[in-house]
Amino acid sequence: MGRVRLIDVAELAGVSMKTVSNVVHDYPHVAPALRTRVQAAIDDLGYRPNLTARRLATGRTGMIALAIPEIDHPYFSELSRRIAEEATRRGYRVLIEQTLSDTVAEHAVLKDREAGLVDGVIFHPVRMDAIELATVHKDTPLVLLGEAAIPSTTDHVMIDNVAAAKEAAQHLLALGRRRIAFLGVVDGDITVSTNRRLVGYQQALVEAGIELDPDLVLTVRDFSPESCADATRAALARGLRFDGVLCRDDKFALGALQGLHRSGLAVPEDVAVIGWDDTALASYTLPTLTSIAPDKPRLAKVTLDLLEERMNGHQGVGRHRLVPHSLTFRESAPELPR
Amino acid sequence: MGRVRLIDVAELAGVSMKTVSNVVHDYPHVAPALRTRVQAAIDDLGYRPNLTARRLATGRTGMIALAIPEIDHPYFSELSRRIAEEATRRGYRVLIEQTLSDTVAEHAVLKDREAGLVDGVIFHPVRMDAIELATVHKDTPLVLLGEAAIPSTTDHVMIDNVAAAKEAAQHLLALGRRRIAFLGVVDGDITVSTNRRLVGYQQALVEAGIELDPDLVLTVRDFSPESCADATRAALARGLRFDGVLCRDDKFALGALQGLHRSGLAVPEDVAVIGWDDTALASYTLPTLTSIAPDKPRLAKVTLDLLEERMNGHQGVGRHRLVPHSLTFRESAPELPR
DNA sequence: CAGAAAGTTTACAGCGCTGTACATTGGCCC
DNA sequence: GGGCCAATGTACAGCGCTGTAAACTTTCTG
Repeated sequence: MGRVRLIDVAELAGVSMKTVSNVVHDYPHVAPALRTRVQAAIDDLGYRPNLTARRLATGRTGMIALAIPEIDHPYFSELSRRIAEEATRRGYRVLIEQTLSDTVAEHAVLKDREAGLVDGVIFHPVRMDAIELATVHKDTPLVLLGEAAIPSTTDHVMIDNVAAAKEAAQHLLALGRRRIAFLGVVDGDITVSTNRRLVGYQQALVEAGIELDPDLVLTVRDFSPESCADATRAALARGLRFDGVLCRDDKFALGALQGLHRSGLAVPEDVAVIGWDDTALASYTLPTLTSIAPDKPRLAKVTLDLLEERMNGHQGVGRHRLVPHSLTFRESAPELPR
Repeated sequence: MGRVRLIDVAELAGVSMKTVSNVVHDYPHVAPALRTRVQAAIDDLGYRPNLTARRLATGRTGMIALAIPEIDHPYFSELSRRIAEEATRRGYRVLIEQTLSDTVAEHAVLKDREAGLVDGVIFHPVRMDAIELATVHKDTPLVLLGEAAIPSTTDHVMIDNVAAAKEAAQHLLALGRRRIAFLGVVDGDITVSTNRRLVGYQQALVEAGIELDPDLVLTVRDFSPESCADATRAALARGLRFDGVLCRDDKFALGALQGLHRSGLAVPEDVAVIGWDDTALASYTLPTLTSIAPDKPRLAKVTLDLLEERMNGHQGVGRHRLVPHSLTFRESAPELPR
C-alpha cells in the first residue's frame, strides 16, 4: 500500500510538501542540492504519489474511456490495442468499457465522465442514434467511431465505407467476376454500417453496367460466422449462383469460406471472397483472406488528436474525419497481375 | 462536467451533506419524507457523486487491474471479457493493462496498486519468475494466472496443464494415431506453459508404450501462426511423418492447419489436430478445430473469489487453485463414436 | 412516566495532493 | 549601497466526499 505520503517525505528531507511536489514534477526552479536531498528521501521511503488525491486536487484523471460493443471481437480488440498504445504515448490510460450493443449500457457510457472517472470518451455506438447522442452529450469531450450515429455536433472518425465497398467490389469485377453477392444483411437488424457498404457495392456494379440482383444480397440470422456459412450454403442450395462475395466483416467472410468449402466450391477459383477490417483472422484462414483494411494506427491517432483538443477545451461544431483505407490482398481475391 | 456537488444538493434540500450522502447510499435510517425531498433535489440538479473524491475519502477505488500480455490475442480478449463481466457483477471495474510480455511493463504492473489506482491486481505474467514476484509483491492483493510464475506466497489460478495435454494426446491415440507431433517449442523462448504441456504429451505417449521421438517436437521461430505453418511444412518436407499434432495454443493450431493443407495433407484423415484454449478461432477454421477448453467462466469466478478475499484483508500463504478443463470436439480430431 | 434504547440528523475533521499567494534570498546594475 | 527582478521556498486553503462523534427525537419498557 502507498503508506508513504508527501508529508512524510517532506519531514524526512526537512522541506515543505510543496517542494517535494515540485521535485516529483520536475519543476525547474529547485536548487540542485535540495533536489538530490529530496530525491534521496523519496527513494528511501519508496514514496509513490497517490493518484486519487492528485486527481481530486487537479480535476484531471489522465484516463479516457473507450466504449466498444465487445472486447473479444477481433476488430475491436485490435482497435483497443491501437488506441491504448496511442493513448499511452500521450500520457493517458484507457479504461475499456463493453456495451454489448446494449442500449442501457450505451447510455451509461457518458455517465463515467460525469462521475469524474475519465477526462474524455471514445465511443463506438451501435444502438444510440445521432439525436440521442446529441442530447445526452453536453460538455463531455467525446469522439465517436463507426457509422451508427453521426450527430453534426460531435467529433467523429470513420473510413469512407461507401468508397471502400465500391473499391472492393471493383476489385472483384477486375478479377472477372460478374455475379457478386453481398454477405450480408442481418435479419431484422440492418445497421448503418451494413447499409453504407451495401451502397458502395451497388454503385460499383451499376457503374460497371451490371444489373442489380436483389437475390445476391444474402440475409443472415445473426452476426455469427455459423449463420453466414448456413446462409451461403442455403443460397447455393436453392440454385443461386455467384462468383464473388463481398462480406461486411471478416467474421462474415470466414462463414462464407466455410459455406463455400462445404458446398464444394473453391476459393478463389470458383468464388472470390473479400472481407472487411483486415483483422488477424484474415491471415489465419484457408485460403487467406483479402480484406478491406482501415488504417488502424491512423484511426487511433486522429481520434486521439480530436479528443485531446476537446479535453483541452476546444469548443465548436463537430469535426468529421475520414481515415484512409486500403485493400490487403491475400489468396481469396488475389491482386491483379500487372 | 459534474458541476453539482453534494453540498449544492444539501443546500437545496435544506439538510446536511451527510444526509444527502446517506440517501445516495441507501442508508436505511433516513426518514421517508426527507428521503424523497433529498432525492428530488438530486434529480433536480442532476447530481452525480464524484468518484475521485469518494475514493480519496474511503481509500477504495472499486477498480481492479487485469494485466495481460496482449489484449488482441483471442485467448486474452476472451478472458478479459469474462473477468470484466464477473467483476462488474461484483461491483468492480476492470482496468486492462497490456504488458506485451515486456519485463519492464510487468514490473510496472504492481505500481498501480501502490499509486492507489486499483484495489487489486490480476496478473498473467510471462517474464517475471516466482522469485521476482515474491519480492516485489508485498501487500498488494494479487492473483496470478498462467503457469509462468507460481510463487508459493501468492494466490494463483490455472488449469492442470499436464493433465490437459495428456488427455488431448490420449484422444489422438484413441483415434488410432501413433506418430504424434507437438507444436511447438519457440526457438530460444521456451515458456513454462509449453513445458508443462510437453510433459503431459510425453506422459501420454510413454504410458501408451510409444517411444518418444524428439524430432516430433517441432521448433518454431516465434508465436505467429505463419511460423507454425512454415515449421509444419518444413518438417514434412524433410521427411518427418506424423498423423497427429498437439498444439500449444489455437494460433499454433491454425498454423498447423495451413501447413498441412499446403503440404497436401487432409485433416483429420491424414493428420488429426488439437488446439489449446478453445478460442473463437476454433470454430472459424476449416476444418473446425478440436481444442482444449479451460473453463473460462469458472476461471474468472475463482480468480475473483480469491482476489476479493485478499482485498477484504485476507492474509496468509498463497492459495493455488486448479480450474477444470475439457476437450471441445470439432472436426480436426472428432469425438470417438460409441 | 422516567430512563433506556433506537432512530435520525448534523458538524466537522480529514483523505493526500496541488495552486495560489506570499516570504525570503541572492545577483546584478547604476 | 539601494533598488529591482528572478530564483527559490513555504504556508495553507481547498478539491468533494465519508467516517466519527455527538446531538437531538422518538419509541419502547417496566
